[in-house]
Amino acid sequence: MTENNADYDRLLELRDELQEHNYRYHVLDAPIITDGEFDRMLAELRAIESQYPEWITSDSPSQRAGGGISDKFEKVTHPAPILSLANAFNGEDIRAWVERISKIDAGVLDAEFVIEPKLDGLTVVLHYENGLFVRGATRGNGEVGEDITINLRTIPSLPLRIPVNQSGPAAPARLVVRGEVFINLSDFEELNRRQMEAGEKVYQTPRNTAAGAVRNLDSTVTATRPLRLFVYTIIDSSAPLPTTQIEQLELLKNYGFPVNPETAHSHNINDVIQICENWEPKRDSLGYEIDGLVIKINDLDLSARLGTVGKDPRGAMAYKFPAQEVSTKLLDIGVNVGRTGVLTPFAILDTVEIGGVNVRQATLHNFDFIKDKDIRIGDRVLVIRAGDVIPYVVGPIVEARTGSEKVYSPPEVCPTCGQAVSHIEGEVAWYCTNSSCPAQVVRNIEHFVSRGALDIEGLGIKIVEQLVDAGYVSNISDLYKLTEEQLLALEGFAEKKAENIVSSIDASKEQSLDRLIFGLGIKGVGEVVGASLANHFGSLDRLMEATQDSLESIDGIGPNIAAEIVDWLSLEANQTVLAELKSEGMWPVLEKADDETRPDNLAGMTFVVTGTLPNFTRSEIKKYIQNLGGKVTGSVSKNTTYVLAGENPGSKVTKAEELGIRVLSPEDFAAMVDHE
DNA sequence: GATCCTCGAGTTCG
DNA sequence: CTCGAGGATC
Repeated sequence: MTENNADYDRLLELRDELQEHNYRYHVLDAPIITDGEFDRMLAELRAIESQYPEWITSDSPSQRAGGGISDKFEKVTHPAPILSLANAFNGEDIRAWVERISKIDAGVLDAEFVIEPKLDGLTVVLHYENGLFVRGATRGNGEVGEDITINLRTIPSLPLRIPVNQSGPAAPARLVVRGEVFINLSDFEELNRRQMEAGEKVYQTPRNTAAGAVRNLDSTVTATRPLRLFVYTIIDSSAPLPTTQIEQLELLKNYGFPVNPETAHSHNINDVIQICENWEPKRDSLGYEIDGLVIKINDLDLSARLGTVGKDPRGAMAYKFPAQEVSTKLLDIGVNVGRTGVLTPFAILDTVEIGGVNVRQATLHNFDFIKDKDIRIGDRVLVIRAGDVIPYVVGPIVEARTGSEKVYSPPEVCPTCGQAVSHIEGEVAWYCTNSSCPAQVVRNIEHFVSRGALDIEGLGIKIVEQLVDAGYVSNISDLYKLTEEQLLALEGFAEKKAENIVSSIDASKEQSLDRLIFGLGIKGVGEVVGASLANHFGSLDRLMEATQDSLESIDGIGPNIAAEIVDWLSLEANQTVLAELKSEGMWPVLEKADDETRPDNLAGMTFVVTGTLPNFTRSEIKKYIQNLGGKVTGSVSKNTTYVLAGENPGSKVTKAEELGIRVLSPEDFAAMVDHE
């Protein structure tokens, strides 16, 4: 038995030493022995363990190699909900947040804030009982995650037992922490190099690779992935919790958890904003991907008192870096049918987060765009959020092709009505020419009721579709024949809603002639041309008598648009619609503007507006400038007099600076209007 | 005929 | 915001 005891003592010694060296190597990044020595010690431990399998414990360093294949992961209910965070995209958002919460609790006014990098990885929840790592789970839906304990055990920096060394504080009976699993960029490249050499598939992003590894059913595969961990929150503990986030991080570090050293803190909100805004250049030198920063109130009691809004705690905020290029997989290409019958292809993407929103779709503009860029289904494509709002596919990443991508061919029939599509020589667009194509009918009515046209409140896409499906409406004049009884028969309609819709349709009879002309949906006739037609003809009766020549004489209308208008008016179906509008009393005539009293402070000036203005919406400011005799256009050119720039202005400001055009702030503009 | 400008049309997510 | 295309201008 003495030999037996000696073996056991050696085993305990090896376990402790290996744990310490592992910690020094993977957490402190300061090894004191060589890899060879480590491997020899590990081999010795394994030898003893194979002789006495009953001595193997779950926290033995030998257990990091993985082993055992699961067929599924068990569900784990988290001890407390794993919360998400509200997003801020700029300094103003941060300021607004602090202002908001300081009204709830004045303690915020002199609170300290802690800033931590927000890793682009996977959230995990780790459970320790009497210092032993017993369970690890994915975030899941925030309430219930999946048990991935055997995979997490393979992560070298994850402590299997805390405290990792004797100098650490004693472990509480129960401790649950939250952390993030991720892969370093250099490790990721190295992994891909190995994969390529072995003729295996190459991974796309560190994040997706980490996600896949952590949920791999074979933990020996997980063990070969260079996963790392940072821990940042105690979710539950049987011991009293620290009172500040800084102390919490310190405690986690002392237990032996890997804790991100890149933190900052400040009492001054201006400094916090400065730190956030200055962080981006530093981003590339971190060695791992982050998608922003997390700002937390240091005082954890104060933070808890502030409570939550939905699933977002009020005491913390995610500061997201500005939109950037992201790559994702193009799963398929879909086709929309527009109001005019134009077929527009759009990308169906593997959902990807860009600038804080999940993007699933992006326009591909037209079929030539797909062909010119050689975009194939299955390609990895580069996606950016243009103007910070609309996702835009830049092009394929040709180097990432595997050979299984499929060249896309445009549809030969309309995806909605099945009729053959047509194409006009020299034009890019392909059309569905079936004027009773359901997609076109719906889109046309949508356009008619939209804000810029007749602005019929309560009628959205959904309800328009419902009305068309029910057979109540097949063109714009049918709207005026709708009755409350008809609407009540539809799903989701009660008296109030039916009443509101009928009355707002009725109210639209008071709308102006230019809006009605625009609403008709004649190709080439938008807001501007609609307004010039209204001004020129004064009524629909006179517009109906318009000829090619009389139309071409109007400024802004050439032979093409004139022909479109003449064609539209000559169609019998359209004549019927107009006749019905007239008999329903939807027949506005031009109200002569009172030129005498109209101010013209801004006469002769052309404005371009960009960004968000404090006191106006886009259409309000447009109207305001026009009422003062000014012109508003969409793009900056040398004809532009001023560019009016609000909050978060777009590229128009740069363009204006290039052309030497004066850029006005909202204050400049207000002063100018006041003065003149 | 070339070039610049403006307009129209379609567009994402929550 | 983007792109295409029509219109105006030289």
